[in-house]
Amino acid sequence: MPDDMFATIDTAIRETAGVTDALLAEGGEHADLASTVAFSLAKQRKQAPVKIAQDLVAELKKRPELSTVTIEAKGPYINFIFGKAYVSDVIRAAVKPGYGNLETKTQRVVLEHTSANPNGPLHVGHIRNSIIGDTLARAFRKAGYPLEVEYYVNDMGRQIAIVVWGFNNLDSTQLPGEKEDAHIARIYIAANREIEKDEGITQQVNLLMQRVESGDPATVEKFKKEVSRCLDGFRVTMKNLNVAHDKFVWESDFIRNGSTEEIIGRLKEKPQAREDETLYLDLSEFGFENKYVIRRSDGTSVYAARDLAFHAWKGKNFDRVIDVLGADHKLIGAQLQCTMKVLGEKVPEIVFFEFVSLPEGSMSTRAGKFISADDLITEVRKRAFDEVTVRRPELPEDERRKIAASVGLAAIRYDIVKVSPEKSTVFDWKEALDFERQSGPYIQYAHARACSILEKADDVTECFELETEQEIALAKQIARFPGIIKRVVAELRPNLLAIYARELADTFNSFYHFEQVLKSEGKVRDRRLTLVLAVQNTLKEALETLGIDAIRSM
RNA sequence: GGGCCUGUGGCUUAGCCUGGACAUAGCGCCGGGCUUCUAACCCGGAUGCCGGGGGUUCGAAUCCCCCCAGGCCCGCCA
Repeated sequence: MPDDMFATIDTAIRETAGVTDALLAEGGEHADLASTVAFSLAKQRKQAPVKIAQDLVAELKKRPELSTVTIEAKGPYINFIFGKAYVSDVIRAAVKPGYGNLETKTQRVVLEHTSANPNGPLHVGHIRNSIIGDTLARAFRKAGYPLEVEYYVNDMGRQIAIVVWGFNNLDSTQLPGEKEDAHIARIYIAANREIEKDEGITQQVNLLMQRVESGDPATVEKFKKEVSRCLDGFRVTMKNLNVAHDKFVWESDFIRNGSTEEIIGRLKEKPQAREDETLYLDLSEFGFENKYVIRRSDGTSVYAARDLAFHAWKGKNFDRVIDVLGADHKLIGAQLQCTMKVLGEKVPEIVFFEFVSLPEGSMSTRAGKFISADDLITEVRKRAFDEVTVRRPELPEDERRKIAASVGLAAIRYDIVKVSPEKSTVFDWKEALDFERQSGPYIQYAHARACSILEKADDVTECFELETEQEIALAKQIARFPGIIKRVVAELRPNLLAIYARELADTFNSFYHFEQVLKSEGKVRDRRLTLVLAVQNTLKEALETLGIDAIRSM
């Protein structure tokens, strides 16, 4: 609903009842908005809530600014139902391209997501990060924010050193047709097996890490080569998932440009700094009991130090810094935020998501226990192609493949984004391959159905005067969209959009089965076609914000 | 041992931050609907001590405390 409507009613209640909080909220099935202010006034006025509600309604009805709103007392509740003029305005806005776009902002936002270690392919856990992040990114752009999306490339960690050791010491020939990231995983897994057998290898790995930090050209080159190859693999996977980054930022750059040393220097001056063999921060005054190590005894920096430099850099270039991270990063994320505050730097906001596990236990790249995103994409597309072939046998094969790719993508993205990030999940093939209710394809189908009607209608004479209960219900569902976008970016909860899109599809499907569009005549036909156009446009905008193709036929 | 997250019909899940009108939907189950705009659909039905126990409140799935269960974290890894 438009904010001004909320604000108008909110103010009216506060003035009429003489309260500071109108207790105004969405009225669900009862009303567009409802207030429970009568409850809270009962004690003070020594009157029954029902009586207070009745009295307030009588007063509110006198206000000219509420003349188009139906106001009624239902027991102690005060219900507000918007008039037809409101519904007309909504549809008028919703038929225009870009419906749901909010006003342009000047606040610059940087969003980091995925940032998986380049030691093996993206698996179904990593892409939860990608999909949450990419959906947030799309929502931020829709909400009018200038946005940069970054991938932080961890190119100098122990895992990468292990990969490089493997390429140096093991048979590392790439198999025919083997994707780069899968190749790297194979060598990484094999190298880890060798390390388990021979502890001496760890020394060689440490040596590699020291060399890369000191900038030894040959070692740096080797690290860069394998990391780049892995990222090439990631790019293919992410493209298939409709996930995009504006910039890949390399961790090692923050060593080479001196900013890590600079941050370490500043940290040394802080009262929380402690130096013995290592340099670490004592953050116990903020509730962190463990040491926050910044530099190893051999003089090399740790991930935390480079991460601080990276975030300081982001804070200088952007007004709002957001990271999407797995729940295993909660502690270090909180320590990072705390340290940034100590340094007087901008504190990043962090969206955490809980783990995706397999029925047999948690995933592990090192142990080779994971389902890769590439395998998931292949399977889902195959299943989608079979489905399309059954439903549309008359279409040429390349057409069916195209639809299957879009349907498969929708199934994967929706399946992941619909769940609240704070919920841990167990990967389930049956659910991933389900194209029915509460799925991405279900919403695509509703959109394609609307497109089909519009196609057959030839011309649409716009008419915004809605009448029936089904029409009004659908229009009010459409009206919620801009508010949903606003909430997604304010609360950093992309699943709200997923739920909304499904509810809009539900409402449209009901409308479709109860109200004839093409077969009605005159004004009725005009207004219903206009409504279908509004739904189609809103579904399209919502799907695209979810990173799902709004295909016109399926 | 400590910290964080989660616990809602057989299964999955919304709502929880910002307390309010019969707790949201899907899968599965039972029954109905394709000579009708795309049935990847729609309509109806059964299924809930909202993990357990206390507390705050006129009112608690929602806020507070305790307990139980599961996940994650507590490294000179990232």
